[in-house]
Order: sequence, then structure tokens, then C-alpha cells
Amino acid sequence: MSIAVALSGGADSLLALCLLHEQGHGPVAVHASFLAPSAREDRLQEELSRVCTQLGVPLHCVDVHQEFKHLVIQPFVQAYARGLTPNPCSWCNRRIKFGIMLQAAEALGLSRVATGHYAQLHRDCPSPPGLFRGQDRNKDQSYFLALVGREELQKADFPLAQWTKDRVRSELAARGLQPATSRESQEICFIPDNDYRSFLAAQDVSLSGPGDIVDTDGRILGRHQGLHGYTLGQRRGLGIAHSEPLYVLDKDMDENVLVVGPGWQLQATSCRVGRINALVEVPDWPERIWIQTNYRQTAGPARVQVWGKELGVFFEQLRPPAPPGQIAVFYSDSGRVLGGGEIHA
RNA sequence: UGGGGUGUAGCCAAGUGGUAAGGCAACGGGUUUUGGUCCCGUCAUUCGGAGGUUCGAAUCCUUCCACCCCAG
Repeated sequence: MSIAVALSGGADSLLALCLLHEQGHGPVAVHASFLAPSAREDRLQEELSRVCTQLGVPLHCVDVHQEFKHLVIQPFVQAYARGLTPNPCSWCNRRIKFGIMLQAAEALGLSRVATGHYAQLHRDCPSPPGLFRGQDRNKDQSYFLALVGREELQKADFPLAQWTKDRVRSELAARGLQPATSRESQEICFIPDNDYRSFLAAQDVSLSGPGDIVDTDGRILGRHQGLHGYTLGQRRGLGIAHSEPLYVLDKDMDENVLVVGPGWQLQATSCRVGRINALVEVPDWPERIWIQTNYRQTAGPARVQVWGKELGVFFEQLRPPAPPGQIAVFYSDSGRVLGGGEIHA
């Protein structure tokens, strides 16, 4: 009955709040600050307070920056130190938005949490809840929600499921509302200037130093500045003049060597996925599923095999390999999220 | 020191008299709630230096310089 709306400051969650309010759900806005207190955060809260007053909706601000640090930032840093390429947004959705924030909402007597995600939730389907791609395929964010547990998704709500991005702004304008933050949320929210390498260097963690860049024959082509600064499939930043573009093919953490090669060598036939979050029990998955390993990537057909706690995924066609640490999401033909997990080596 | 070769942007490189291709790298921008990818744009008034021939030279001539290879 009572529902919390996770209000970030952006346009999407604001419209989600408006919609629930207008539909008579009597929502309560909950804003969680992920970062340590700052003047910027204070201003944001003032803005949100003003907007909520204008709407006539109560606002609660909760400080989750300690939890965010332990559950998102530190795993992010540790993953990079181990040579992985983490996806903090996916874990944030699981652990913070539909973890800590959901708990905070429940503590306030609210039983559900709505967000501004572009994804659809169907409760009337086999083994509910059914998480589906958003109506706006260009803005679909189901990818980032694939790690959220079934129990938590039962308590979720995505009011923008049927919406398209361009309508959101005009609808807000029609209501005389302006998002508190003008910029869309993009890039890693806890990293200034979008410079994750500098951020890592400032952390209390040991990272590998410079080393050789070699081709698949072992010829030394250049130097790298620490393997954490590179990810599988990366092209830019290698600084190697060659007859054709070179991409990162492998990170050898033991030898501290970066292996590069031309684009045609960047092809994979399979991958291993662990830490599976199954939204549909794996035995109930269709024989042929669609795997997506990046937010903006067309999913490709594949078959899966259960290997203990992992899934072996076999692609029908060659696809670019996904870096270990990234999130693989499995879809059905109809765009239902069957589950997600973390890419292993 | 003889003999041969080469010198075009950060790297590779086309261009042999008609007014400097292309690739890579780099940089800038676009797309994007991760990292990346991808797309678009910018990037030599100048061809090792100096003279000369010519209406006109990176391209021909002279000379100097640098580097490489083979002889010694």
C-alpha cells in the first residue's frame, strides 16, 4: 500500500514520484545520500525539499554513505586491484537501492520502493515477479537490475516502465517542475571527473605498476601504466602506433603484462558466469537464451550449461569477450530477465 | 676513408614537375547510470638544411648535414 520513491535528484525519479502521487498512491519521497556530507549534497537536499513541498509529498533523507562505501566502493576498488573490471551500478541496485534503501523504507513503515528505472515488472506471469525490458528499448535499464533478488523485486515498482525518455522532460515541464540536478546521471557517481584511474591511485590499495605491452607472439610493443587502468577490449589509451588499431586481449596479472592485438582477435565463443541471481529458476530457462554483457549491446543468442555454481554460456555466434567482473544478463525471447551474474575469467 | 642506401606530422607511409593520400597514435566532441566499445571532428602553408633551374619543385641540379648497410 504505502510506497517509497527513491528520489535521486534527476528527472526520472522525479517524474516517477509525480506519477505515483497523481495516481493517488500517497508516495513518500526518500532521498539517500551515497557520499559523505558536502555542501553540494546539502544544496541538493534543499532543492528536493522545495520540490517535494511544491508537490505536497513528504521527504525523508537518509545517509547511507557508510553502507555505500562498504557495499559498493570498496568492492569496486578491490575488484580493480585483482584485475577485474567491476560494474558498480549493478551492485548498487542490488545492495543499496533494493537493499539498504528498501530496509530504510520499511523502517519508515513503507512496504515498497519505486525508482525511475526504465524497466517493466509483471506480477501476473509464471514465477513472478517478471522483470522485463523497458518499453523504450533505447533507454531500457533492465540490464542494471538483473542482480536484484526476487524477494526485493516483489517490493519494487518502476512507474516509468512504459515511458520514453523524451516524454519525461516534457511531462515535467508541463507540471512546472525542474529536476534538482540538470545533468543526467552517467559515469560512476562516486568518482570525480570520470577519472577512475586517479580515484584508484588515491585509495589504500596495492595496484600493479608499469609493465610491458606485448602482442600474442610476445613481442614488446610498449609500456602500460598499471593493469588496473585497462580493460579487455579497450582500444584507446594504449599509445601504440601500429598499422591497425590494437585492443586489449588479455591482462596477465602474474607477469604484469598487457596483451594486445588487432580487432579480429577479439572474438569469444563462450564465457563463464558466476554469482548467479536467478529470477527464473535455471532449469526453467528456455534452451536458447539471449546474453547481454553490456548496458548498450545487442543481446546474442546462446545456450547455457550448469557447472556447479557457475553457468557455462555458449554463444551461437562469435561475440566480443566481456571483461571478468562485468555483469552478464540473460533474457528470454520476450525480453524477460531470466537472471544475471558476474563474468568470470 | 671508399662503395651503396635513406631522410615527408609523435610512429608507419603514398606521392618522381602542377600546387602534401591513407593508417596508427594523440586530442576534442557525440552516444551512455559501470569499465569499455562505437560514431563524428581536429591534426605538415610544408616534405633534413641551404642555394639553383622553372610560370610552377617534396619531386630536377649543386652543396652541406644526419642516420643505416657493405667493404676496411
